[in-house]
Amino acid sequence: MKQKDTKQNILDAAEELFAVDGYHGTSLRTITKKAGVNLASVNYHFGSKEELVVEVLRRRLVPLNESRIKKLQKVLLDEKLLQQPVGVEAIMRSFIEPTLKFRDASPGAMSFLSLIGRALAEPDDTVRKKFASMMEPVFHLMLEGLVKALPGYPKEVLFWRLHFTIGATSHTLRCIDNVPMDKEGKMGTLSTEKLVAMLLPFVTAGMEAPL
Amino acid sequence: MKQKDTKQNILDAAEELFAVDGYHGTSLRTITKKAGVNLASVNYHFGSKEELVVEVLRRRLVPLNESRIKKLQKVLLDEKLLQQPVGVEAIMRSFIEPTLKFRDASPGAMSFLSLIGRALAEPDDTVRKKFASMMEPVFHLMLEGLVKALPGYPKEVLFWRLHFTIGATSHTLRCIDNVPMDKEGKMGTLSTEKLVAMLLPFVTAGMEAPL
DNA sequence: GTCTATATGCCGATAGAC
DNA sequence: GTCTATCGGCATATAGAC
Repeated sequence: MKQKDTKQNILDAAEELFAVDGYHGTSLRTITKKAGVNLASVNYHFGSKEELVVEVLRRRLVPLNESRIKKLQKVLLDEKLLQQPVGVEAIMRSFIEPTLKFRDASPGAMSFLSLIGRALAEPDDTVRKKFASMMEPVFHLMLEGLVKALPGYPKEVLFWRLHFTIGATSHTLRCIDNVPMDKEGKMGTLSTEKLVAMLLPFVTAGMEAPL
Repeated sequence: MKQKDTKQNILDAAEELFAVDGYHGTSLRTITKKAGVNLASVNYHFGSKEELVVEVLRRRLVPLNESRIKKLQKVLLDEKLLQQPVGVEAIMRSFIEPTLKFRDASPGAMSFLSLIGRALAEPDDTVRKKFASMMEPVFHLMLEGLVKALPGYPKEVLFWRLHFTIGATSHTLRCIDNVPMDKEGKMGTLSTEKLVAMLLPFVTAGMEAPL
């Protein structure tokens, strides 16, 4: 059972460090030192630094996205059964709320939230594209729902508004424990629940903005 | 006049490379090679890589922010003279529109837009904080205007909504020529003007969302 | 002011003992 | 599976010739 511990320790350490310093800014030496394992073990267990970061992303992102998709499909199904138009807020909630529950569920998730916030901004092509491909099914389903929820809105407009939503969300996750640009009074940290209560009306209203 | 050319060439090359590969992902070797100058000249003219990136940011950000502030002050002044409440859209426009005009004005600005989009997401503390300090006066003035434009809205709410606006904007700038996550059809590049026409209603509606 | 040459150190990755 | 030792390369920064 030593193998599993080693792999797990590496993933945990890498998750935290990538979240803070980014992919390029984190070295395998720092990761293995923090994990208390040997430098060579990363290459043994994962093959390369790149495959490691992909695994760090996948470990939490796949279940999270499954939860998002499940919630979204339920929303879209309810709409069909009740014969009423889909609520935009319900769709946006199905994207944002699982993030909150996900955080409460696992202990190391806080830094992972920063990490997924950072992943989209990562300059490295391979990492960003891998991340994008993991997120693609969620966005596709959301866009589909939004097209139904907002008839008369061109799909291109909804696509860009979804794009803005992703930007607002990922920026928030990235800065979740370090909000910059507060000269007076320091806004400090907000509980994730309150933060969703802030974010949800903003993106919903933005999505429903008149053409 | 050789000095000025060398400095200028370094700044131009660095701007473009930082925009694409980020701060950590760009080496002084790559910069000096692209600029056609000697490796040592960066340290001679700027002192260090860090001071170089700060100068790259400052060169364009200071005039851009002056333009933003000027526009914003005009909006706030008009409101005083005309005795009418400030329009939220006008405030948001004063932030977003100068970016567009700035792009049309200077040739290398396209990559700079990606760069300022990336600067906020940069893991490096020093770079990000320097950038934040350059942006602070703009955000302070915007928040001031928004408090007046939206009486009854708690300042904390407006602060966070401004934060979301920054996220949406910077994410868009970062991806301005490389929009990800488009499975079908490829949304392709949008002209900056059209992009502002998309972004402005979104953030305005988000800012005015009911409590 | 601009160059070459180099100091010094960390990087990711691997070979080979155990 | 895990270790030590090390390879080859590139990083930033500087010293000193011109």
